[in-house]
Amino acid sequence: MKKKDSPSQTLRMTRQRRALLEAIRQHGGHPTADQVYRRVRRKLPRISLATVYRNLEILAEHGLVQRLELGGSQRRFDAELGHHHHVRCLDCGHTEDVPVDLPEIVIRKARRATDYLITGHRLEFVGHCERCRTQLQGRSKGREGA
Amino acid sequence: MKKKDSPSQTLRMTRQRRALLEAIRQHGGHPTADQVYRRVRRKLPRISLATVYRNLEILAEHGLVQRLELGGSQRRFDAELGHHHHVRCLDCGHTEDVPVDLPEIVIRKARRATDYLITGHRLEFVGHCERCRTQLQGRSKGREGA
DNA sequence: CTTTATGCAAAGCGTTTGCATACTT
DNA sequence: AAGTATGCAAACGCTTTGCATAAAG
Repeated sequence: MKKKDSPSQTLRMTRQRRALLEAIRQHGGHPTADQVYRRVRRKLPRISLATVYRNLEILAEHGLVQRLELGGSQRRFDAELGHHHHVRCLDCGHTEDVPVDLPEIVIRKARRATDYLITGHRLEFVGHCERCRTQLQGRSKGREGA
Repeated sequence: MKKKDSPSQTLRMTRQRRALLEAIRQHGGHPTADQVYRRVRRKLPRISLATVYRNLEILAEHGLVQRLELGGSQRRFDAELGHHHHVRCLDCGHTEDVPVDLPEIVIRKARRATDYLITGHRLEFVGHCERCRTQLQGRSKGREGA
């Protein structure tokens, strides 16, 4: 279900990879591949979406970006490398960091409760962002800026 | 990003819906739409996959099954209605319940930390299941029974 | 009899892949 | 020069939709 190949030794620093890294850092949030694509096209208008997908994957394998597994239908990436958790808006899909940690005791309890070898966890809050609560009271759907 | 329509008042109990409910209950775990499809076909061989998707959605809206938002590329469902958390195997994708709760204090902390209106959360542990750890030591990939 | 659900096939969406060419090292 | 990475277009896997027919209330 997941790639296990080790990162190939040397990562060629191509123009597109540099630009991708810059784009994802500039974005600052949790962009989807498509959002990264749109942003990187400002610098490299001829870059292909396939290159974006391939390289986000590769940059993640090399630990230069983080691949997030959040709810919703699109994969997201993050320039921030540390382990952290998120809130996602059920209306517009916008996602932000939440500075909370899962207490060690919960992790210990989980380990005790299953025969899985637990290697990580993901905590995601869901709800409604400020913008959707006020601006779009109840009705209609929001959009998300790149 | 998500449907907000309220469940229509009356749910027609068609043969296929009854069978779907039975199939998902028999499965007992966290089947994907396709797994439900394969199982329900034992009883109704002519049922269409579209019907499965449509009705899992509808049954979820009516609160008869739970739609899970776990990692991985496929949506999963659950006959178990209560709020609970999961472990997922990174090798074979198999998912089980984990009887732990997120302490209230973490939720309160999250509420304080963001301006989202938090309405729920999802905690997913990841790791390696017993079967993949022993049987398939390191190499190769597992499969998942329906 | 009216309304909603079904099956089928086609479309949709995000992501991946094959291949000839261009670029890095 | 040797070996990758790129762009393009086509394929993919999962999910959704349009439509004529069938079934439920």
